[in-house]
Amino acid sequence: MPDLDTAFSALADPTRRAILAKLAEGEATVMELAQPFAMSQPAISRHLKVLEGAGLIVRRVEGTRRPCRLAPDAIRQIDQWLDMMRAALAKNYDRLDSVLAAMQSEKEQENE
Amino acid sequence: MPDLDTAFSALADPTRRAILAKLAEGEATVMELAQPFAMSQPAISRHLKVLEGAGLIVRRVEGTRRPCRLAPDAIRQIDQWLDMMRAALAKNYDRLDSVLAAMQSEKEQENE
DNA sequence: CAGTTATATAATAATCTAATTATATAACTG
DNA sequence: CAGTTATATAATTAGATTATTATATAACTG
Repeated sequence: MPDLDTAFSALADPTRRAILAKLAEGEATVMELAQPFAMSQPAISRHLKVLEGAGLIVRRVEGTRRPCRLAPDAIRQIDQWLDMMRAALAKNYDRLDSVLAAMQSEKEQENE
Repeated sequence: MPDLDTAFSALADPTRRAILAKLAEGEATVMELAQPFAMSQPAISRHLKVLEGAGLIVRRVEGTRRPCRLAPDAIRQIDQWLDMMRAALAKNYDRLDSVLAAMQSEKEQENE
């Protein structure tokens, strides 16, 4: 799954997650997104390109601005992958539970 | 949130996700995990170290083996972060909905 | 049209990552 | 104990990533 590669590695950067958090409040232009960071505008442009490449944001053209907003695609993909993990964890947890239960009942037999 | 950095970047690698998928079937030793990959054992050891550092797996010592299994911690953290995104997406979706509804009712007024 | 604003791209340097091979360690096995 | 097995660590190298500055582009503004 090459898309998950891109999505997860896009999310691995704190600046990019901060950008997404900002976009969670709604659409924003590149300058608006760049403003809170102690980082050059080209650096932010590059981060946005990465986020766009990962399907995490989309952009429209509005005169000289490129307002960005969140896109649901990549998040959905990640969710699907995590579902698999959650299921596995639940299963393993149940297994652990039954092991513990078995140990407990052995112990109880000892004590009889 | 430095832990999310580590967790997401651990998940950005397809070999590591494959290892996690294997571990979803249950505990496995380093050799068992390395076997399906066309990759040296030290490379796998390093990947496991990354996964452990991210809190995605835990290891026990069993003689000369180090069986690994999934740990729920990092997944939980990622879930929390995604919850925030999901909420924002839902909110933005609602907002879009209401914009569309407004556009629709303007149009209807035109047609009267 | 000249100047400014919003954004993108390119060149470059610094840092990080992931793989390999070689080697170390420590536990099993005969 | 000697040899083997399971795993880890180190040195090295190749490639990717991130930031910077300088510059390009294209749309607004007076």
